[in-house]
Amino acid sequence: MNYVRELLKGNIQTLVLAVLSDAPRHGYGISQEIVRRSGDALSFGEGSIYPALHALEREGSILGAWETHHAGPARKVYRLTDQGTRELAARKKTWSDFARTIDHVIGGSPDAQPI
Amino acid sequence: MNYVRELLKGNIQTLVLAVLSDAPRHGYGISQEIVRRSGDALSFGEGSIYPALHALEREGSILGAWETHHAGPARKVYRLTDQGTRELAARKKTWSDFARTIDHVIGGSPDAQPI
DNA sequence: CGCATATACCTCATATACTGAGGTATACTT
DNA sequence: AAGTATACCTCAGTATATGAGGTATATGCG
Repeated sequence: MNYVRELLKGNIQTLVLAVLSDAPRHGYGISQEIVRRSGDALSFGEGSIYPALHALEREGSILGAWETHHAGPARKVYRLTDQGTRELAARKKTWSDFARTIDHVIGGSPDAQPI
Repeated sequence: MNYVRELLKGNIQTLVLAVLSDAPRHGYGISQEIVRRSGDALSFGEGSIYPALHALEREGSILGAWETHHAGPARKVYRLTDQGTRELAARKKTWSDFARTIDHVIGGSPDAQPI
């Protein structure tokens, strides 16, 4: 039924890295930016975004810093590390190759030989 | 690390339907055809393909028939039903929309407004 | 002041889908 | 007789996202 949910798997971290490659942002803001950029097509809850950020930070792709000099609750602002920049490039390529492959397979293959 | 594994999630059934839209095939053959069409980029084990076929048959998208008049063990040959044809069209559209959205979000957005 | 709302962080039980290993069986080749 | 290829199946384990729950700060409204 809802396969978009499944299609999304493996993409959250890539989307986060892509958003952070433009400017540092905090978790809540990253989540909103993904919704905005996707024209409301994509969105994940905080139960998805925060664990993803923690994993990316643990891997060294992003670095978080608490920011308290502003109105409202404290924010943890993340920015891409050099390693994160490389990771993003690798993930973009992986996605691109993957998407092209799926397109090719479901697009049909006129030379297909039935068994 | 291996996010292709995760990217693949949600796509197995679509790939199966796409392969069957060209010609009826049995499970083992569908699996091989996906490997062939993808140029070895995609493959899943039998633990993935058979449950997927059972789910598609349960949903009425495909119909299986045992075939015993051939050399080797019995095969269950599946063909697309009319419902399966519609299901495939819907899944192709979902995939296409999804892929375009991901491309857009990770491709960057020059008008992005930092918070 | 009290209350709702928006912001902002976090965790964890649950659902789901794929993996990988195991099992059974037929037919052909060496 | 043994090995290989074919062909089906199931199930425990793994990984990931979901959704609900919790905590807390600041602002706007009556």
